[in-house]
Amino acid sequence: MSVLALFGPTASGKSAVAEAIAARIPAELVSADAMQVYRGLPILTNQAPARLVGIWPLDHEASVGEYQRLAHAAVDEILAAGRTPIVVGGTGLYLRAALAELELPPPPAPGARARWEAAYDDRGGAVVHAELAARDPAAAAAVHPNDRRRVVRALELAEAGSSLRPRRDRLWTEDTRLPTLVVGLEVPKEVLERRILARTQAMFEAGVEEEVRRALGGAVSATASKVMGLREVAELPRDQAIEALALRTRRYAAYQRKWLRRLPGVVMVAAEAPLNEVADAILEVARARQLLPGRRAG
RNA sequence: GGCGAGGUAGCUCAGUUGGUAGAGCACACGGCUGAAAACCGUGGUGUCGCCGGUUCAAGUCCGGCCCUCGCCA
Repeated sequence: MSVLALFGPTASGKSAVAEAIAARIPAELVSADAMQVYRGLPILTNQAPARLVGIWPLDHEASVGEYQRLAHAAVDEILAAGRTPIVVGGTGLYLRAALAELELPPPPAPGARARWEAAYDDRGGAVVHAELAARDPAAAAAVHPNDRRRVVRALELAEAGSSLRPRRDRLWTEDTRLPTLVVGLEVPKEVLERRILARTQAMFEAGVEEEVRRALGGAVSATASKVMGLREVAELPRDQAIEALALRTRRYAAYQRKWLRRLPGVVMVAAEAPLNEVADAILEVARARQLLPGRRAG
């Protein structure tokens, strides 16, 4: 009853490694990616088959809370079927939500967000932040007055008798719901940058422009509109769009490396070796930690 | 060759009547708990094309040279 988790930057080869592992043991993949949850942008969001990929239409507002419930359910289902869940991530917050029991506070009460946003804009961030400090000092201390989004969120929660600060902070800890091996995939920066550029060019050959045009023909939620490249592909000439998207993806990869540094207890594996060796190395660590049954002869 | 515009941070550029430089992006580091491919904070990384002149003081004014772009030959 244990879980395998793979985390790495874009183009580090997470999916291929996960699939290689799934070819060796009874396993199923679960995606921990905030954008692959959407249906309608398979090329742009680089989707590969896994649970929780393409589950929401583009007009759906995403949230970690909803994702967390679905992820836990998927993991439990896979375990109940006698297989090993392999959580493959992209997004640090989503990976932690899939693995741990984060105490996520409730969604905003109807109207509360718009009201506090208006208060922030009318009265100014400093004033509204001071009000937060009076209602919820711990939350105020964790949030900068310029961080409109978080000040608003913290006020929504304080008003509802909740708090932005959880009773137990499990976000960047080793705490997990189930025994878990978290593996981080490492690829040299130059290799990653080459792959990102190649991957971006390949997206255009695969028809992202058409995909994006179709997607923007319908309603797109605020969260889905943040998909990297959506705007660039729609608005820029092809060569500029490729350059801009590759740049943003490189920046995102740096951001993902940051998450990797924050994940305690992560086992780093060099992902440049042949796929078979990487998969075997990961399984070996899992067996050594008794997270998987040992190899049986015959 | 002539005329015009320009050469300032990795890139695009700003820089008042002279007071030894600053924005955006990039980059680096950090924060983050129902928006995380989001949001926020901190950091200047520089032979101001080169050489000389004027001046207490030159990115800024003067002279010469080099380079880039455009137009005309």
